Amino acid sequence: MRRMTARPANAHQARLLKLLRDSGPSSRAQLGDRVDLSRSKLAVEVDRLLETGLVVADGLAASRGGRRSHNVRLAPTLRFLGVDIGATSVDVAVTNAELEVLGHLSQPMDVREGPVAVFEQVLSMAAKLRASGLAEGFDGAGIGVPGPVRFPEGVPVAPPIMPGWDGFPVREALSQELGCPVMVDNDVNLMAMGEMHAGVARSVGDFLCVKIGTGIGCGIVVGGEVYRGTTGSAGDIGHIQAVPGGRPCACGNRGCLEAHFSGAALARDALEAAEEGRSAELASRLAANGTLSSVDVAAAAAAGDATAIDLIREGGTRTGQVIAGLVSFFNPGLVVIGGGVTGLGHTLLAAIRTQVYRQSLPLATGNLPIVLGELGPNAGVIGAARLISDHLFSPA
Amino acid sequence: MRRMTARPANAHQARLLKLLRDSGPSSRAQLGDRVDLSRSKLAVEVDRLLETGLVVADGLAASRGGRRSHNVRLAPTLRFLGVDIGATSVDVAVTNAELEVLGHLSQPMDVREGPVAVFEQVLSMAAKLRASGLAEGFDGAGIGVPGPVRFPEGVPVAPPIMPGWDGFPVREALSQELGCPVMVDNDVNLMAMGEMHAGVARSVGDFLCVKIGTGIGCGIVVGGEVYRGTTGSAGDIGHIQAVPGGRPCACGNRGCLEAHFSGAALARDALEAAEEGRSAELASRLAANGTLSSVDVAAAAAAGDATAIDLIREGGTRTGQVIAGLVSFFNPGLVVIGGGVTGLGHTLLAAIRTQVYRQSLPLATGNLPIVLGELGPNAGVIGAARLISDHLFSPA
DNA sequence: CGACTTTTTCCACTCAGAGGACAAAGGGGG
DNA sequence: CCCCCTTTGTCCTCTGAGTGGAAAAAGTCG
Repeated sequence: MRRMTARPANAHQARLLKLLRDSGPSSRAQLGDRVDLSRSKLAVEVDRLLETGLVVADGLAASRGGRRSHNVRLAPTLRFLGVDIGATSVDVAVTNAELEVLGHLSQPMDVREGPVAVFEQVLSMAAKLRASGLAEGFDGAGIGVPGPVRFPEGVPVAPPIMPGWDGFPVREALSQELGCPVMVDNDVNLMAMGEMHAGVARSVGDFLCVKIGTGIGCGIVVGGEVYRGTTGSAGDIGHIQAVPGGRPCACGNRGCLEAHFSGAALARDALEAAEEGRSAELASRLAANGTLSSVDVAAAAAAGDATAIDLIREGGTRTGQVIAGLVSFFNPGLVVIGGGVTGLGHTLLAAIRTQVYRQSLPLATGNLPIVLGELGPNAGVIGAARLISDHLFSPA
Repeated sequence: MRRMTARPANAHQARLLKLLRDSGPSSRAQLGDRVDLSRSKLAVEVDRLLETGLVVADGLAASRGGRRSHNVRLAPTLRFLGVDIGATSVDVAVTNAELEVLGHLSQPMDVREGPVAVFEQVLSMAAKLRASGLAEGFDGAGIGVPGPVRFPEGVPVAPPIMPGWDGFPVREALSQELGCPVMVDNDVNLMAMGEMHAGVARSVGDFLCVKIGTGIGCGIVVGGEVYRGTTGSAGDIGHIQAVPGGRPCACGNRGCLEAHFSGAALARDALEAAEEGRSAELASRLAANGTLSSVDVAAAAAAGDATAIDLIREGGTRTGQVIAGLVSFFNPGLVVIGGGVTGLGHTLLAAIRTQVYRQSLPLATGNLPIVLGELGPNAGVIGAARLISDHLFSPA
């Protein structure tokens, strides 16, 4: 099947496509209420979009007291692929044009196996989703990778945790394989876009999205747009110094936030506590699984284990210290906490909040919500779909 | 004399005015090279600007090998007032429409005397400048204040070092007194705008501008635009924790950067060193003046005083620690250091650089210049003039 | 002085878009 | 069930922004 070939011809059409994406099927009248165009002009542009096939008629709308209007919607056959490559897992999802997740596959995988192995996996997952009848093909794909990306070219640069990826032409290679346009970004930025599109950050212009997974990163949104920095490494807060003279970090410095709190650090601390006999709960979980992860710490904490709770609290405090600095600097309207450790839940959140509200000035914290992301593992893939749809729904 | 009443009628005219402001007198042909408009359209818009009086003819341009062209320039009678209110001084300058400083007055003054006293002083300085023949009146004024500002309304909010200013309607009051449009912003943001307009940050899209004066603040520029944050307090880095459990700060916390290094902290440290007999140089300066300031420390350091140099180095290291975090987070293309302590010069700069290059990751620091501002005390007033000219040279 | 450039003006033509008139379609009261 | 009102959709004309070509104006250079 031929996939989406058309692109909006002008800014008006782009605007309309994004409206239909974000608000779902709408009547021309509803569209007219939002786009400040004359009815005639609007009709012309909608007709043109219908001609391209990007938009199709969708029955009658409910009456608003007068003549009933005919709805239009984005082509129901459009499919986007959202790919979220984490340090230890790969998530792949299919969405429709409204970015609703139709199917989602997740697979543990070490990103250090290199781009070739990872993309083989991604392609087979995509094929499985297609085979299950969710999609006949993909009109575009967004890819998130756990490291800095030179955004215009879609190429990872100097990624610390993924050697072998440096300079790999992700965008081009996948575009070739999938036969559709592809955009690549940092996974944290995509999480931020996901939460902005469909999560807690709807309607917030400037916010931070802190993702605590294997490492720690921060998505920065300024005026509704992701800010990526001069070399694409903005938001790389894992190596900000949290504890002067603290633990040695893989980066060569001491006291980096990531060395003191992250999925990896937490697992290590839990292991140590279990082995030293400081926590019966963790020790029994270690005996059962042969290994410990942040999930075990979460479970132990939920079961009331004091050591586990302390580990989370201390980590939250460290994280809160760093976030407090960022809040003073950036003065966001919202801070979202997400990533693998959201399972640690409110213990973590409380520790972070306490520290931020204590350390930052009232003017910056006065009306500052600090909340958990609400999309969980979907945030990344929704953000990825959003990334490519933003691209495709822009004038060529 | 009637002042500038006209405003550009559309985006094209605004664009042209800004080009003339930034590039000086130009021929229509030169303008055409930069604005992607047809010759006819360009001629029409220039003619309209000439009619409004915002732009005037300015003789013949040098020939480029054919018919000589007639230059146009911004009206030479246009005058902007740039006001930079610091914690301990007030600077007022007049500029022409190209934002060249025609006259500059500086006066020590404690901002804590309150808005009424300060503006009395500002108005008398403005009157003096006018009386000296530099201006017949002002077409607009930009005001910088040392604290957070609710930008759209031009009102200081919760300023820590200037009690009595909270909520004072600076914009409205001064607009009334001066009889011209007024815009108000944080002094640090204006310094950043100044360096962007005429200083080291020309042609850099994303950069940080750290101002170390009585306090410490940071201007944030994203894509050529100042970022002010949700409540106008972005860049307030003076109260980021630099030394866990360090010195008590006026804000109620401990270890704030400002408590360890700033004009005020440096003066206090110098005084202590002098009184404890750790520095003969500083002691003699104290005896001579009865007081010490950062200027004395700079002089002592220049004279080779080890204690003074140590004070500067230590302060630079603290500042560098905080900046290193900001660099990791923001990934700027440039860091500008400015403010009263630039007199400390390269000793300070070297300490900051060392710390930042050591602590931030190579991808962020790889091509990151860290430099002193080049406009000195003019940065603030030029930025202020730029602020109001940006406003006036935008469609109404 | 004549050939070639560059700058500026003039003019006809295109096209996006606004906005009014009118037709179509539905709701609700008498 | 009819009539009036409201909302929606279509058609048509008018305006004004903007383009691009032609030609005039004003130089340079050999």
